[in-house]
Amino acid sequence: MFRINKLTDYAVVLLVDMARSDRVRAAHQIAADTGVPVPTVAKVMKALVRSGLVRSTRGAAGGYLLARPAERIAVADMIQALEGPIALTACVEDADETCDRETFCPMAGHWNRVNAAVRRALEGITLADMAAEPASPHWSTTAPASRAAGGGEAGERRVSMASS
Amino acid sequence: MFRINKLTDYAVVLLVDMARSDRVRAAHQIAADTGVPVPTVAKVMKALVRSGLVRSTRGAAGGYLLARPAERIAVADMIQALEGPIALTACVEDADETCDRETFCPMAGHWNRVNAAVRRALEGITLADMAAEPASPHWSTTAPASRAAGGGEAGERRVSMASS
DNA sequence: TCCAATCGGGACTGAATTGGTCCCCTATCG
DNA sequence: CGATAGGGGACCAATTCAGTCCCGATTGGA
Repeated sequence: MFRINKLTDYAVVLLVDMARSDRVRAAHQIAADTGVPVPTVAKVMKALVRSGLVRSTRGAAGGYLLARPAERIAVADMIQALEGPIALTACVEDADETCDRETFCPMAGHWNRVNAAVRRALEGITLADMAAEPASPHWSTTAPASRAAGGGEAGERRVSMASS
Repeated sequence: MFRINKLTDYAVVLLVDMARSDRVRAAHQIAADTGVPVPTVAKVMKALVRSGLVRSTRGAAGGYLLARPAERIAVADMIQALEGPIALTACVEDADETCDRETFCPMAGHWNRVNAAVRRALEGITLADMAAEPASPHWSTTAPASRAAGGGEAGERRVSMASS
């Protein structure tokens, strides 16, 4: 289903929460605010700190804070923080080892174009956008309406694989 | 790492191969041409047929053929054929049940914007683009050897992703 | 000077998903 | 009527993911 990890999902939730209240808060506080289990918050925060999106203060009265204003944190940054470089396939440019089967890459660098397109799309949306209070209580905006609209378009929550 | 399934990767390989030689070919022939194991080709093809990207002919002398010209098959179509609707999170529009924890969706429909952006990016690239002979790939175009027999296999196209 | 509060880095385990194979049925051609 | 080819799952092994926990390092305050 082409989805991000649940941990990444958590990361976004946490970041949104941090963007809304920019105070230094400890992991357990953020956990209490968001409903995400404390150990999970800690785990996600480690990744966010490592990737430079969040600043941490250690010791008593320590906690976490956004490293940059929310406008300068893109969705791409969040995903990359948790899942590494954005690449739909393992076949990316810096693959020093050629694919084991030559016949596999007759499309060679074509995936890179796809990766770039996706990355660009994800760089165009920021944490500030995600943290913005939704205009309507429920979702009503966004009418994608490009293609696929006819009937499909809908995954159930917890959508599983196509077949089952 | 935000990647597609391996089966989807195979699907693209298979489709590219079909786009380049538009003859009706049996699964085992396509398998021989691409190096993908026969049962896997069969499995992928089933999904492609079900989603309407590929036409199949049964019976003796049967086989597969693209249902549309490659220019009208988008990368988004291929991904959706194998993985269902494109949505980065399970939290999509038609989720009739609110997320189990209210605090989880303070961003409400913001993910939809992201999903739409990604989908649009993937709709902008077609199978024809992927099938185009690469101008300057990294790996000098290797001759289409029919399956590296050796049995080595060891499928290690894995590249980054180990970072986290 | 200690102690308590917090973060940092992994290790570890159970569960879920994926990948790949196989079996049997149906359809078509010669 | 037999051989060839796809259709639809069922099935198991392997990989990956999610979540928890432990211990060391750091800091502020009593």
